[in-house]
Amino acid sequence: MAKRVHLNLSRRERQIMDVIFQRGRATAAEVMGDLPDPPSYSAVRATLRILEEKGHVQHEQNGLRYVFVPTLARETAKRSALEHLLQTFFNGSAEQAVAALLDESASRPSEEELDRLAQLIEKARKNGR
Amino acid sequence: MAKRVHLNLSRRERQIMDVIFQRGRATAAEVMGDLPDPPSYSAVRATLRILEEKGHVQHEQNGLRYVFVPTLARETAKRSALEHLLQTFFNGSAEQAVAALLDESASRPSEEELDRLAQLIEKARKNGR
DNA sequence: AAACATGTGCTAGTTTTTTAGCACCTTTAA
DNA sequence: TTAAAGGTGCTAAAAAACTAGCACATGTTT
Repeated sequence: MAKRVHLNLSRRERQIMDVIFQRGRATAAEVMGDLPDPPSYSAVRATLRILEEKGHVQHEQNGLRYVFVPTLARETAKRSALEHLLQTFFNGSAEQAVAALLDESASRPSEEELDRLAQLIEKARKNGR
Repeated sequence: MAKRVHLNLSRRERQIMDVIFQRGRATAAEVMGDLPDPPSYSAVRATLRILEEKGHVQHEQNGLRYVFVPTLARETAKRSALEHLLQTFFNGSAEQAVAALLDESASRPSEEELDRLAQLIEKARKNGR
């Protein structure tokens, strides 16, 4: 089972990782902008430094500033988070999760999406066989 | 937008809430048993007390012991968590999330599940119209 | 009814997190 | 070439989280 690294993050660290995953890459200022109850710029940078020490992000230099990028592939983090959610709220059942997604008003899929989803299911059926 | 309460929990608090949501209801001992790197029993109880003060759980008395139950309906918490995951990793797209679910080896749906999923999609199609 | 097992309530100490601020560096513009 | 703007590194202090342990209550067993 993949290690659920995100379970070992402090509150701020987790919030910051969420922002970075969401944006894909972010500067300290961007992170700060997306943070709930944002602390000082300085505090954000300090936490980013800690996250880097712990190996959760890396930075690339872009001119003067640092752009932070997750170390763990987005894909891996995604799976890990999804799996955790499944275990926590859906009793491990993908079906229940999909049902909830279809029902989610904020994200209710369009006609076209539904078409594509139906195709995905067909495909899954073939692969599973 | 629903308040993402879980974003404001400390690491342990969040871990504990996960256990409680997963089990539906749990005693301090059960919580402790499911916790990664479990601390002392006393520490678990103290954190539960804090969670209760903050309004995230309630306890019912079962004989001598307390059984802790989430305050927020499981349903609500579920939606909130799902939505957050969607925003963080799937760019808000339910479709992408479903695709990932179908692909998730740990939870890959069975034939029967796929059938039911196809039905769910049909149903969503009708409702959306 | 005494001893024991199993709980909770509380308090105080330690550790970790979170934060702000200052010193310094680099680029840009005057 | 100097000053200003916009970055980073680092440190120390405040706040929050985490923990252990003791006192007390309630059941349970002998």
